[in-house]
Amino acid sequence: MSQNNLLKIFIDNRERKLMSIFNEKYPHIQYEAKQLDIADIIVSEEVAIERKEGFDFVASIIDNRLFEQLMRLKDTYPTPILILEGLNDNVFENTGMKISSIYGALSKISYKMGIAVIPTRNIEDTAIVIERIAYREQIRDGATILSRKAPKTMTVDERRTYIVEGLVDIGPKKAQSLIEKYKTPYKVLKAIKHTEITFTRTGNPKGIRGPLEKLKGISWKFVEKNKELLFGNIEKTKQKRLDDI
Amino acid sequence: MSQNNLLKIFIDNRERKLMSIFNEKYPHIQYEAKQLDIADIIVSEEVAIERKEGFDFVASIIDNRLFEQLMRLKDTYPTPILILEGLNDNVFENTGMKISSIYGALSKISYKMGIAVIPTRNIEDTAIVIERIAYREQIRDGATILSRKAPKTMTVDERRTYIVEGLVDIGPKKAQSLIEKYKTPYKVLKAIKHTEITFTRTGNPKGIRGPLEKLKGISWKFVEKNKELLFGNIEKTKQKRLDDI
DNA sequence: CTGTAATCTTTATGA
DNA sequence: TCATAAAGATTACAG
Repeated sequence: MSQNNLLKIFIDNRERKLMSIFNEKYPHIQYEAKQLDIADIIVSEEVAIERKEGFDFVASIIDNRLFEQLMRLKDTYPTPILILEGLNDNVFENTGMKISSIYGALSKISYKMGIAVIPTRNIEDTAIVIERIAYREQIRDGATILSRKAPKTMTVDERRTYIVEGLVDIGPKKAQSLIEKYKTPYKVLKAIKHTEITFTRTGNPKGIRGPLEKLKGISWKFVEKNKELLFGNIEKTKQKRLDDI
Repeated sequence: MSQNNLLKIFIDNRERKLMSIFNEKYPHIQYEAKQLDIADIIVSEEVAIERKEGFDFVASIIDNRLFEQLMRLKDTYPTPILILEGLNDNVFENTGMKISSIYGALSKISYKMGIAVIPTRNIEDTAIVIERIAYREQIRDGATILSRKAPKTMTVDERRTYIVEGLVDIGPKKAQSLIEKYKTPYKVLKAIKHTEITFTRTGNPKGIRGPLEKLKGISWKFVEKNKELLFGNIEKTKQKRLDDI
């Protein structure tokens, strides 16, 4: 399953059960138990994990421990993670807290505070998650770019469309209409290259002139973004983010 | 519990059950059902939700639907959310997928892709979560700044690599080395165009001559397949399958 | 997503 | 130099 490469992590003293699972099933994980103040598990300089079992999750919302803890976690590590364990059917009943309040808190944590929430069914699953994260961070690290692999059984036209789909602001629809019109990806790129943006007298972009002029759903914004992307001729920036273009 | 202020959301046509729950229990939610291509529920310009029931979650990992969908969600909305529903004890069994793969996927989505994951026990809980999010977005803190950490969009280089990955016989590795050398997708295509296949005296393909000559991992097979694909100049066939090339 | 099988590239070797 | 084999990478596919 896993490489024989060792993974090194820190675990808080109290996480005994977790340690015994690692001992038993994950010999390639070399953990160091110590008193951790802000997290339960530390995977790297960047990534730290807080683990909360279902009932304790609710309890810690009630006595306000949770948000404090998570706030500190977030302040200390760039990538804070909350593993929420054992979300079974009755864990929220008789907690003295309204379900809607619990989910309100959970929503806030997840999408407002920007803490990555990972649900697991039980502590064994939690161990798996920790192992996977450690593996990702420590071994596979920065490697894999997002790989989108196409089924090999595509027809040529399908695959041509697929290539064109890589462009900015384009989905299957526009991609297909471009391939239908220009047949090959190369010609599509040439068409984009030879399309110019027109401006108003005050210097604001107005429209486009050239090959793509008459195509539905293609306008100056598309041309601008993709010329930069494909030919890099509008700007000089190196690692600029697409949003800023 | 709820305000008398109305909440307005869009729901995809197929989410019938959700609608009936809203009808029944949340009269203050005014939903509009329509065909949504990218999300299941749209809460605001910024916030869109994909809902996945446990088993379908796994199924969509297997057939690669999930990552495509989430990628698009993330590209379209600044705050993409995945509601993971019904994570009960047996939902991962007999799916034909290893548990570690499932949690690997979940981890990637949550902490690498930066998509907010919110687990719920069932569809009723899901309705609660949606209500809470809509309430937060539309009433509680309306248009406030999201304290959420910057959604990590692709850098230009990543996206360029991504375009090039559409080629045949190419994965992240070769794609990246091509972009590193040629900077832009267009130049990569030009380099392919200007690379010729050389033959031995006996007529067997031997290697390549031209721009790509010195690149590791690129040889005549790659050039042959992609010239056909990109420029359509080797053959005349129309709907040929790539396998036969 | 993960692990394995299939495919492709490169290096080595001998004719 | 060419052809073939083995070794090493990378990509495709199944679960």
